[in-house]
Amino acid sequence: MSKIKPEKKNPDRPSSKKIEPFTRLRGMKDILFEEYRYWDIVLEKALDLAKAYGFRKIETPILENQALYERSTGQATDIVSKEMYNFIDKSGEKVALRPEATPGLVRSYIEHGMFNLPQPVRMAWIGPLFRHEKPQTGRLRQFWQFDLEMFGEAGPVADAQIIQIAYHFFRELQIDVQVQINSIGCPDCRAAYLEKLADFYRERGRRAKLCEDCRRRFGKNLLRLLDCKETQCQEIRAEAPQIVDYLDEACREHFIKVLEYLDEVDIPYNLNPFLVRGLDYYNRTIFEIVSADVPQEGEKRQAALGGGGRYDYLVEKMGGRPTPAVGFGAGIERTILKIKEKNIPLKTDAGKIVFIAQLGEQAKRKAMIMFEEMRRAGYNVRQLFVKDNLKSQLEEADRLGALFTVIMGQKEIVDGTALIRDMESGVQEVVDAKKIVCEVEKRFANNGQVNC
RNA sequence: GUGGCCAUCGUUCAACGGCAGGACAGCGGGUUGUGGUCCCGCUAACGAGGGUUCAACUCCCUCUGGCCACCCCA
Repeated sequence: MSKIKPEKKNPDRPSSKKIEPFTRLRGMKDILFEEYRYWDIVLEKALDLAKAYGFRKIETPILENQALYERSTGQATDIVSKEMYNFIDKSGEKVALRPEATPGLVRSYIEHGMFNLPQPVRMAWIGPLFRHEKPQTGRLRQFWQFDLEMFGEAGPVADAQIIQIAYHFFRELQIDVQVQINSIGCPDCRAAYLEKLADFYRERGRRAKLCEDCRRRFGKNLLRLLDCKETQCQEIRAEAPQIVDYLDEACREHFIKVLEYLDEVDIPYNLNPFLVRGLDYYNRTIFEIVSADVPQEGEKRQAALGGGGRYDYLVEKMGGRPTPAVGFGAGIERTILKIKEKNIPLKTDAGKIVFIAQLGEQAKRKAMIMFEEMRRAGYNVRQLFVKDNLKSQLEEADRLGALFTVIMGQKEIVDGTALIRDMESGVQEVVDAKKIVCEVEKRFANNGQVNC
């Protein structure tokens, strides 16, 4: 009765033209049913951890002022200069799809006067970001990130805690990760270091021996030379001065404390003097979470699963009062990719399922009532009332892994009974329809303790 | 953004310059009040456009998309 076959020919249009269906935009993904099972466990873990460490959820608009990112992330970064989805809206406003979470969160902190809240303010955030890159596995144009930000705390515990959560996030999802950590000091010590570094490369014609990219980067972003993958650059780099040796007293002490706290709570880390991050606003602690099961010797830098650091000057730069801050972001899709790689078992299903099947109009009505009754009583009850034949309904019950199926038919209506079928053994029993909830309960309890 | 590889039913894997085939899934039937096994059947694809050719899914070009490396990043 409910089967509608689509017309082969639509009389409203000339039959010669074939309609091309739409497809997704490049680098965009649909998350379908099976895939969503992974999202469930990842998002749940993220939220649980955030809550446990006192971070509260916040959401910000996907669309923001383009200038917000230009000023925070930095005009010079690739993210802003070549990857941003920006356009002029109908009112002439220059807007951008957010390529990064932190700027919006900083904006929100300032705009809502959150410096008036008890400090630190700890935010948890999950949402989609947009970057117009050439897509690849684990690099999408729309991708999701789990972010934590802590505002108003300058002490090294804040850094350590953020790293601790980041680490636990992956570990508790059974992904083997490494924490790469470094300190890039404050603007003062970094400036002194950069001079040393520039001198180093200028000496002995080292600069000329660099790869093409690095020679170009030399004037633009000196720190970037440190994480070049080319062997010739890495050979030179091995003798380069390291920033940790140029940190001033305060920065050095801060960094040491961060490491000590991490030791205290058994978070393993790798000091990586060459770690640099792509965003302009970081100072002092920076870190990256990388997958540990990719061979390290190849000297190839793996795609990071997450990363973050301290940004004590950003809030002020964005028009707020001086406020220290630390944060981190984890890529949801990359995390899920890792989970799939490792064949980590998904959560086993919700548990004890009862299915309610019906035959005939009157039985259907009765079954609908029973369903509501059982659902409200907290049972894991399923149905397929849109199908009228028993075969389809039992098939569905089987697919769902129901332990029992309650069957209501014309005969049962007349007798005031219901049939309970044990899906494993196929054994069926007739019970009083009025006691159906209790009868199901009794079978779930499996020990006859329940009296109907 | 640069360079390279690739593109067949929903999924996965075949084949061929001349009829596109299997497996899985889906749907229907064997069993019109009974699922899981089995058997039978059906549905369903050459990413798009152009060119070469008697003939193109196959060869060539363009586009689109995917993948890999780089830039960069999550």
